[in-house]
Formats: sequence, structure tokens, C-alpha cells
Amino acid sequence: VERRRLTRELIVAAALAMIDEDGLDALSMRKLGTHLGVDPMAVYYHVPNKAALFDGVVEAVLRELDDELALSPVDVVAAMTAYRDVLRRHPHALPVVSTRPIRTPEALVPFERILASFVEAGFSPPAAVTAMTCAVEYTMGHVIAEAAEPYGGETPYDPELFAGGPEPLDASARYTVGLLSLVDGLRVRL
Amino acid sequence: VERRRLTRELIVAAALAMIDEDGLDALSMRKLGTHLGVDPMAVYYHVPNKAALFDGVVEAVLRELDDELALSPVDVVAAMTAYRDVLRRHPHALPVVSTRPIRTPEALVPFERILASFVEAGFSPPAAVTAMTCAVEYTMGHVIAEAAEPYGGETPYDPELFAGGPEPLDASARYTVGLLSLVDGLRVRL
DNA sequence: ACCTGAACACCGTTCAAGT
DNA sequence: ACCTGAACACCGTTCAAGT
Repeated sequence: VERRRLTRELIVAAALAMIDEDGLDALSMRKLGTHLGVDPMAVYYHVPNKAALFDGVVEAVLRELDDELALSPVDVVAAMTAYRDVLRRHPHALPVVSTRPIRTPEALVPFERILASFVEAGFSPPAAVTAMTCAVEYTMGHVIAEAAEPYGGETPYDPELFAGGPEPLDASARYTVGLLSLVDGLRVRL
Repeated sequence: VERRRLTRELIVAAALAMIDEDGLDALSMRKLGTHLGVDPMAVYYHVPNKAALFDGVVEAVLRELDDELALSPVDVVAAMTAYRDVLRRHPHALPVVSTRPIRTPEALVPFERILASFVEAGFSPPAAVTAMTCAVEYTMGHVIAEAAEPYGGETPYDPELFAGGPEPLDASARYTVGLLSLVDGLRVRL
């Protein structure tokens, strides 16, 4: 649809957009080329294969995170919440982002910022690495679970138990209280 | 290779075995049939499509968990650790297990057991749901991150910072301290 | 009832050929 | 240098046909 000279950047951006809009399965190398107004095979001149394309997609998502974090220095909760928000913006990309190891040093940049926020919060450098890893893992698991629930209604518990009582927390409130518990607990334990 | 009358159970078991051995991408409906010593299309008589096959795979993994939990009553840490262990046994199935909502009531059974362990630990029913959800999300994120690291060596931090100091915790130690922090923190907060 | 096999519309990837 | 398009070996799914 767009008709400019092809670029890795352009291709990756189009791929992420297609994933966001139509889901991961809707992205094929051929449709990607067609969507860019070019021969289905033209993509292969700029990207060696689909795996490399996915690496680019992960990079793009993490660059969004870095942009967010670069605006101002952030504390631990703000940094992790920014991470959560960026991931939530690309629910269909989560199987890719969560599954591919951080390969490029570029993709690593935002995590160095987050790590700094843990050190700032009083963690020693090795403790900060452990705590950040826990928090990042918690966040990824949370976001995936949230994205995996197409039918919002089901409850994995017997509603009889809650007659008249309080309700379990919604996703955002739950995320925050879990994050605080995790970080504070790790502060005293590491 | 095996030559018995086809069954949904048998098909699902073979699918999980193939995923475990050769990875998720190596599983196709056609190879599955061939692997079972039958026409590639025979599978479709027992399973409507690949999505339903994946639902069966999730069910199979969670049944393993239930078997583990049924052996004896477990506390929260034991229950969550059993969950972690079962997931770690099927690293290539994680993109499926983490991504599909729990559809069948059967798949829900082990989580009711885990929920009971949270109530046993002093959480009120709604608080137990929130806490369990946090712990399950944390565990899934942890296991996925662990499975996504094919090159064990890379460190997302500057090794200079740790000259002479202690090392960050390994995956198992980190999981445990994170889980304890999370659960204890939630106990006082919910 | 259960399995077979041809057919259809797709894939990812390679590669010679065009400009 | 950058794009095209044919070709190859696969997919998931459908469906008529066999037993």
C-alpha cells in the first residue's frame, strides 16, 4: 500500500503493524511484501529470513520502551509499569517478544535503564540484577496471561465462596500489588 | 511408528512428545499422522483442527501437574514449585500453554488445588485468587524466560560492576526468593 | 466407524533473471 | 544495488472415496 524504497526499518515496522492488527498468524513473508506494495520476495533482499524479521520486531518493541524510559529518570515502579504498558500495546507480539532471547546489544539498552532504577532503589548491583530479572519475568507472565483471556468472564473459582464478600482484584491493581510485594520482599531478602 | 487404533488421547500424547523432542515448529498435522503410522489426514477424524490439538496439549500438561499435586496435600511453595517443574519439563510447549486460555473445566482442576493451598496459607478466598494469579503469572514468565535463553552465558549487566562481589542468583534460587517475596508481601497487603 | 488420498489455497526459502 | 517471478518442498483443511 505504501510505496517507498524498502528498508529493514520499514519492513520491521510494517511487520509489527500487521501483527498488532491481524495477529501473529496473519503475518507471512509474502503478505508482508505485498502489503509494502512490492514483490512478495523483495523482503528477502533486506532480511535474511523470518527469524531475523522477528528479532527486528523484538528490537522495535524494546525501542519503544527505551523511548518511554528516556523521557525522565524513573523509579522502579514507574520503570516496570512502562514495561508493562509497552507490552500491552502489542499483545499479539508477546509470543515473539517473550520467546526470543535478547540477541542484539540494542535490545538490551532499556534493561540497563531499568537496572539503574533498581540500584537507585537501594539494591546492590548483583541484587539489582536478580530483582530486575524477577520483576521482568513477573511482568511478562502477567501480560501474557492477560492477553490470553479472550473471554473476560470466566472465573477459575467457585463464585459461591464470594457471596457478599469482596471481589478479586482486576489485572492492573493485581499487577501493582504483586510488583510492590515482589520488590519490597526482595529488598529485605537479597 | 506405533500402530494402534487412533484415539484423541493417543494423538495428543504423540503431539506433546513431538513438541518436546523437536520443537513446536516441527509439529505438523501431517507429520503427526505419519509418526502415528497412519495416513497424514487420519488425525482429522479425531481432532477437528490444530487449535483443538493444542487445547489437548495444554490439557495434557496440566494433567501432569494435577497428578503431581494429587500425591499429597501441598503448601503454597510446594504447589508452585510443582507447577514450575512441570512447565520446565515441556519448554517447547510453553508458547502454547502460556497463550491459550484455560478452556476446559478439566484443565482448571490443578489450579483449584493450588488455590486451596493459598487459602490454607491464610488468604481469604478472594485474596487467594489474586495471590494465586500473581504467583502463576510470575511462574510462567520465569519459565519462559529461562527457556528462551539458549546461550547461557550472556549477562545483561556490566561485569565490571561485580569485580570481587557476589554473583546474581541462578534461576532456581531466584525463582524461590521471588516467590517467597511475592507471597509474603501479598499476605500482608491483601 | 474409521482411514485414505487427491485437491486447494496457502507457506518459507532459493535462485536465476531482469532493471 | 534492488526487485521480480518461477520453482521446490512443505503446510492446514476439505472432501469424496474406500473398507
